[in-house]
Amino acid sequence: MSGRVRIVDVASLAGVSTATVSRALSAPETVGRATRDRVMEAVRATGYRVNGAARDLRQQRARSLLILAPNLANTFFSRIFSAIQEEASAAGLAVQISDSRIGREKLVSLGYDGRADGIVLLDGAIDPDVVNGWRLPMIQLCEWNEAYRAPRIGIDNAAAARMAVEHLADLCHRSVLHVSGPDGNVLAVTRREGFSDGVAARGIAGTTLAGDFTLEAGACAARRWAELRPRPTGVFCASDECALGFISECAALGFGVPDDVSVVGFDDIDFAHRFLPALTTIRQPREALGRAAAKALVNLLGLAQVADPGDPAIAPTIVVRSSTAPPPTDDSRVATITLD
Amino acid sequence: MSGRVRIVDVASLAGVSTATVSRALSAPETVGRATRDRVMEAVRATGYRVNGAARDLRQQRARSLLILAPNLANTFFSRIFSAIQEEASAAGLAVQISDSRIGREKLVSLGYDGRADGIVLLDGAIDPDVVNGWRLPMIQLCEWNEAYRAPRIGIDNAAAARMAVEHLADLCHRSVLHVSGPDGNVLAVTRREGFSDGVAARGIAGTTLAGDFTLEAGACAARRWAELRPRPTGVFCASDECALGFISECAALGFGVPDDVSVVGFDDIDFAHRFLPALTTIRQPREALGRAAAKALVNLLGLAQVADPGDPAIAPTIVVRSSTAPPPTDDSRVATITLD
DNA sequence: GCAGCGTCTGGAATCGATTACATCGCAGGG
DNA sequence: CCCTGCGATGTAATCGATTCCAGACGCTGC
Repeated sequence: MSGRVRIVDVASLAGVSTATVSRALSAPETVGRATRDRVMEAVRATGYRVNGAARDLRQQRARSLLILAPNLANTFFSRIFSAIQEEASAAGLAVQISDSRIGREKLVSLGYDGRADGIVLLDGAIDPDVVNGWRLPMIQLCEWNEAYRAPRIGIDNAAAARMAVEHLADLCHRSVLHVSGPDGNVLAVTRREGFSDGVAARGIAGTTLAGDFTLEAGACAARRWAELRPRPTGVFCASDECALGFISECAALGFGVPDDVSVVGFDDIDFAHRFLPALTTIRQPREALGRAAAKALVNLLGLAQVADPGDPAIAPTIVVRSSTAPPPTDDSRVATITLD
Repeated sequence: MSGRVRIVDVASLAGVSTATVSRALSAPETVGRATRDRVMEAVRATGYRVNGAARDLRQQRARSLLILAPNLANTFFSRIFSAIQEEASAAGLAVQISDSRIGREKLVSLGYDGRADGIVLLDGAIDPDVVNGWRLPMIQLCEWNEAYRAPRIGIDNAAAARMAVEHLADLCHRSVLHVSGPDGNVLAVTRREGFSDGVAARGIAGTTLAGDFTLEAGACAARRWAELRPRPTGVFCASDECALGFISECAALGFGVPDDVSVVGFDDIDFAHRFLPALTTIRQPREALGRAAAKALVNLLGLAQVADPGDPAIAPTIVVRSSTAPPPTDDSRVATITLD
């Protein structure tokens, strides 16, 4: 006995009206004790579950939030999704996910079909007209776009990049390479700016190669790096994936990390501390980020009792491991240092 | 002009009834040419989008499928989610995700609230009463449970494990270790069985250590392995994560892979081919698996025109890379071989 | 000229809940 | 004793689409 039980079935079994059943379930204190017990018993007996579509239609909300990410296959998002879903679930919300590259028409519909109450945007490259056309509460997470009319949550990417440069400079590297993300990407641009600022501040030489955050981009950058003269002794990759690709290809080319070159990553993905060598990297607290975004969205939806101020805990930190060390001390380098 | 446009607004602007607007949108061929054009123009002018909740209620379906996974933070699922979402999107379905450990009550609701038309189950450890209580089309993917009344899609885990053993045996390893998943898990159990079978078939020595698929489990297993006498020269880990943890800890203990010990993983995650050494592993075609599951579910929902037979392409393969090699030829081993 | 048929369109029921408003009974104050 | 007020409950409107059914219209063929 289940599946197609409606509220009228419960009502007739309990000998009350549907209004009373509805109230007994959603506002128990407004229903008399005896009646409530009778209703609850009928609910149990029939196995009744409210029909979401009917409730959503009547209440004009979907009890659901939508996550839009530029590539669901990217493992970087896993922990963020997990955190968002936990928070959402706690607030009684379901979680819908979609790749943001499903095509303009479908994308527009997603924000319009009334099946999500709010959106977590992990993509800063969607057409702003589409995004601003949605009349839903939104939060930008990690990536962002100035044109979107929505609050942002994320780390200070420029500061994070500067930390990486600082670290390499502190180890006495005088020439560093940045393997960045693609030109159009805000994260890539901001981290590159931070890199440039850091390099300028420390008076060291900085070079940039554009990549796209992937393993292959890192490997490709390693081959380019090997041909540079003089070769930078420190490398800052815009993502851990990229850094691992770089290190892996270095090994194939006969270079050791950190003996021949120091490498700093970005993100602190799960594997970073188990890579060989363990990767020095900028930690993005992904779980905290996801949680903060979900909380902020729940707040915007007016579902939270307590409004908490912006979480100050979302700061990037550098995690120093074994992929960075002082630069190799070959003759030319010693000579250079002596000249200073 | 948008957001709160209803079908009646479009109808009155176009000077037709709501029935006609509805038909013009969902079955254009049943509406006269002139009328259809007028309706479409009104749709454009008003920016009308159908209300999903209303349509779902009337049609008694949600145009949405639910993915249930035991841990959304597990990066293994990323590619699967991505593939499922692609197929679902192509079939006009939204994708909802949930961690399957959200608590029994919430879990029961998920399958009952009418907001999903079908479920992709990636968890074989949910209470069968809950799962079988759902009256929705379901597909079990990767993990499974005999008690669930739902078709399964996944690789042959026992055969896959045997392939790993074969590979090690072919390299002349005579004593191999299996770092398995946790006891209750079907994947762990099946792979362990395959391991045992393989070992027996080749007449070599096999030992098993229970882990839980994680990096740390692999690292822990490495420490245990180092204390074994004699030490197995080949290791088959039940997941790539575990294998990477094992190799990483081996390095910390002063053992080299594959010089001192050969390691085979399972899954072929993205990093496997870039790890140092590149990991020999059993490839699970995750994208194909996700795609097949989504297609099968779409078929069950009766949304597909063509029913395609079970995809035979979903077979595990072994990808041989650099983490496996013949066993080290120390004296004791040479002696043993000589005795054969 | 008319029956018969096919095409297009509109009226109204329907999906299943929530909720504004009305009603009823009873307790307490004037 | 009547009236007010309040708590508990029922009646019916409502959310916004889809779809059954029937009617209008134009043609064809006899």
